[in-house]
Amino acid sequence: MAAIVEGEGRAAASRGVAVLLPLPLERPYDYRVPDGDLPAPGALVRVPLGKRDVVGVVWGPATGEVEPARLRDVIEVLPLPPLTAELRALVDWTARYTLSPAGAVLRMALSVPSAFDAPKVPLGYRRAALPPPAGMKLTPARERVLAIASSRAVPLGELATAAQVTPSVVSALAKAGVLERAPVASGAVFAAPDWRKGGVRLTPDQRAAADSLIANANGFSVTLLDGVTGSGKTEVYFEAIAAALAAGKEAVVLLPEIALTAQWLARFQARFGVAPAEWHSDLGTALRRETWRAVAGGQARVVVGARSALFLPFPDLGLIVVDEEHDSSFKQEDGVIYNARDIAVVRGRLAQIPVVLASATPSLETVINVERGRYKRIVLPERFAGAKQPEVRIADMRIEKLPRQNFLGSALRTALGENLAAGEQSMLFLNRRGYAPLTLCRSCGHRIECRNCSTWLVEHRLVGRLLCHHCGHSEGLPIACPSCGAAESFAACGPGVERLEEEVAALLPAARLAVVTSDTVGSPAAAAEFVRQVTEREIDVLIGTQIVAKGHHFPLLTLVGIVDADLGLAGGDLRAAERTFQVLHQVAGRAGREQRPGRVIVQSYMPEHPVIAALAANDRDRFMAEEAKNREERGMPPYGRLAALIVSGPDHATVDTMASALARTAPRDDGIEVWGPAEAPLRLLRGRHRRRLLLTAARDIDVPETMRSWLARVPPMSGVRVQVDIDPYSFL
DNA sequence: AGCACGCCGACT
DNA sequence: GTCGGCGTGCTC
Repeated sequence: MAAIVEGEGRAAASRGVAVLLPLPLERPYDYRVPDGDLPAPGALVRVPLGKRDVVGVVWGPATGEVEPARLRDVIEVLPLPPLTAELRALVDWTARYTLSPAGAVLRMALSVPSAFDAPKVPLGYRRAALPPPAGMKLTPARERVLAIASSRAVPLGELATAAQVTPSVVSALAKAGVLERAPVASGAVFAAPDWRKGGVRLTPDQRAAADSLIANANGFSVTLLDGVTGSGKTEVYFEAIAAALAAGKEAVVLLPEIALTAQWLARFQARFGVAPAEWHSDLGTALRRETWRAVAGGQARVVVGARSALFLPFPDLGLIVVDEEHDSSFKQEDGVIYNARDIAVVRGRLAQIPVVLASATPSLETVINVERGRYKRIVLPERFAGAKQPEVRIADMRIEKLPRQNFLGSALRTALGENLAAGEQSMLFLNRRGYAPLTLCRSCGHRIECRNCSTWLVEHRLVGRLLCHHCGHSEGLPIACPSCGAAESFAACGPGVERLEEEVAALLPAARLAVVTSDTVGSPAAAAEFVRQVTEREIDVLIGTQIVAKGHHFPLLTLVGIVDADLGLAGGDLRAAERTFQVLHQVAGRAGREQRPGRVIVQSYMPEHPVIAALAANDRDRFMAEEAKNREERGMPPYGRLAALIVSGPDHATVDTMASALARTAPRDDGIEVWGPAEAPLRLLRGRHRRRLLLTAARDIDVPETMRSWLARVPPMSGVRVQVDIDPYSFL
């Protein structure tokens, strides 16, 4: 590099680098490097942008697109490991595939704006070395503080709260010299997992499965780890993680819902002796920064996290696991719209490492990839510890003739009573938050709508408010109908989990109930507390939404009631049947693990529907085969490709104009069809009117490229946003 | 993403 | 007469 001593003009051009900034910019910007070696691609550099500084990543040599005279200088190269070529390629690939600006994708890899600020060391309080002065009064409040304060500094607020005193008590003690200020010690420790430790004994099946995973350790491969709930998938892929660690590499595990993974973490700890690093949205800035740096520095050897963990800067990633790979929460629906399961496979290919997709109910995409020979499959047939598959019974609700306000049929009522009498736990699944999905005025039929969205507000009695489940808007319950003025005229229609709780309470007054939804167990702490209550038999009946379906193992839970199995089947969603089957199967799997037999009662008004029939017959494969045939006939994924355009804006006329312009310029090539524009099912969302267009294409068509050239033909309009969703999951 | 520029309503 | 709302556009 020292050889770059050339003529004036050329030297200026060659003394630059292209820097990708974590901003929604399509391309990197050129910067000048005044002296020293040119930073290598991947290096993290601080550069000026406008009147501020930004940390970006060297993406390559200067492009020369901007005249050298306009270039500004790189301020510094940060003393951090560079992003690997593999991760940079992943950023470029994702940007191209999702039609997002490369900088927006880079932002996911850098992940926190302040990651590079000098970590400010907050001051806290700790016990001073000196003993308390003789004359000092030791009030009870002061004693509580001193009992808690140790040689480790703790933030003021934390100390005061823990001692149940006001901050002034703490400062007074500091003034007296009993406490002293000191930097708060970081809580985060990224201890190396001990892959030699070993955890539970694997069954012969599990051992064989683990061995085949380990046999794939070198090079790129995708393996579907296919096994029913309780078959020990987690323990099996732990062995693949151990193999990656043994080879000196890192591993990342993507899980759908980080909120409820206390049990997963415990299992990891049992196998590896330490907790893994966690990566999810509510980490907090400081921990986030530390975790990011620990990953970049290679200290965090195993990271478990939500989909965004996929973009972490591992120096030498050796394994990617996507657990519950079928879960639709891997699909990010805003910002950069991507499916973490699919991008995981791409990262695996770019890094030349194995990818493990685990599920009891694999997605059709994955199953077809196995059939096409692109993915391997390892099947784990048995439930471990001798537990049996639960017995599934369908309750035909058409012959029940339930009273209007009731939602539990006779079979379920009887079973709940029996279970309570036997001292066993039951779970009711109803995928509807709140009290009732619809609240309407008895005298005029008025329904209360969200002011920002074309949705009905849902009554939540626990908080005493009406909530919009799409934009978060909430308002108080009106006393009189805003339309006709009738007083106390609102009637709840249909069941929500809160209303179901009332029905169970009336049926079993002695039972201890818990409503489990994102409203009640939103935080990891609340989730952990809930798990503790169930485990310690403080709860007899749990009533929950989807959230109870996720990887929970409650030994005393022997009855699962699916209150409305038909709920997810309405509407024209491409994956409605598949998704309903997956969630119901998962919920059913909660019943009776270990030695106790489990029962599942599925309430349905259409027992002959393929989803319900497959559930009753426990015949996943036949259902998937039918679903595959169905999709193939319609040219739908995975047999064809889809992309959606969502046109939105505050003014519906402008939105319509743009949507029509897009329709007029739609591609007309062979193998491509464009549908729409149509009003989106969510016609209005957060104050924006929405129209959708859908493109279907044959499998050999480069859909991102098709979309790019399509959009290039339509000039942007002010006040209108056009979002591209490649491989859409949601059709709202 | 910031941050500035720029063009229309309620205030000292 | 100014302060300030956030729409639009740029940052190498």
